[in-house]
Amino acid sequence: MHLVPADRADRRTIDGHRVCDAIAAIGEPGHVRAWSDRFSLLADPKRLALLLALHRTGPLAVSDLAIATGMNDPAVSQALRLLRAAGVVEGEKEGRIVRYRVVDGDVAALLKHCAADG
Amino acid sequence: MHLVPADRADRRTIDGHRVCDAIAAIGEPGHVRAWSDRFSLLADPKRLALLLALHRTGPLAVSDLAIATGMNDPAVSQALRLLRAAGVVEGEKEGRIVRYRVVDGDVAALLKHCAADG
DNA sequence: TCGATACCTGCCCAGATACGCAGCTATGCA
DNA sequence: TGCATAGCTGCGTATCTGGGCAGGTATCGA
Repeated sequence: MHLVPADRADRRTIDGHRVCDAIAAIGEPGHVRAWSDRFSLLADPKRLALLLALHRTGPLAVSDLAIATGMNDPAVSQALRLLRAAGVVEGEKEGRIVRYRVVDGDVAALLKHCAADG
Repeated sequence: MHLVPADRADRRTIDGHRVCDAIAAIGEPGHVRAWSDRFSLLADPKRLALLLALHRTGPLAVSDLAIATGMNDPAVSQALRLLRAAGVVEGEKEGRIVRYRVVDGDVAALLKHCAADG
């Protein structure tokens, strides 16, 4: 099990075999990146508040979200655009009203986890 | 149930009662902030890689972490300082070697969750 | 005692990001 | 047709943060 890439194979290790275990534990860079990106979306208090409201209350309109969170409309809209681009939420148009809801299962699980101890 | 704060009670709502539900769903601002801060720590690919390695492999030395992740020593040290200040990891000194491990239960649960589908 | 190693810290810079404002489009109602 | 509302977008700014470099401290081996 020599998982250490060639460009750093000459560096001295403390626990050689544990380094290989660690590399295996980290897994694919793309996978790690996907999760860190997901966590980034939850790392902002305003966005997290929006997602908690959507997750626990269900479909909500933009201006209602603005009132509930104390944000102004453009801020809510911009946050939802980010979340929509990431595939976390989806909006359903009904006349001039758009109601958003959480559609990403992984994020929903994280939100449930974070609401469990509240 | 009039949970809407006075400073925005005059704004028009789409679904009035749902706004109150949403405010209740969001919960205390401090609680939301605590979780967004926690997610921030996992939002960086390098830090997440370090935490995954520590969580799944166990105690690891700084230079071994540097080799496993491809980071240089100061970068690893600085990331660990951040995580240590947040109470996520702890280091145990053994001679001139310091081995770190994850000590925060909430973060460990998130890491397990994120390793489950990998 | 001398050198090498393991780790930490302080600085500066480039890149990313959230916020606020002004303005735009589209829908519904009178 | 005129007007108010719901939502979206672009721009400029202030702020934060990760990354690299140089240098410092402590421990181990010769």
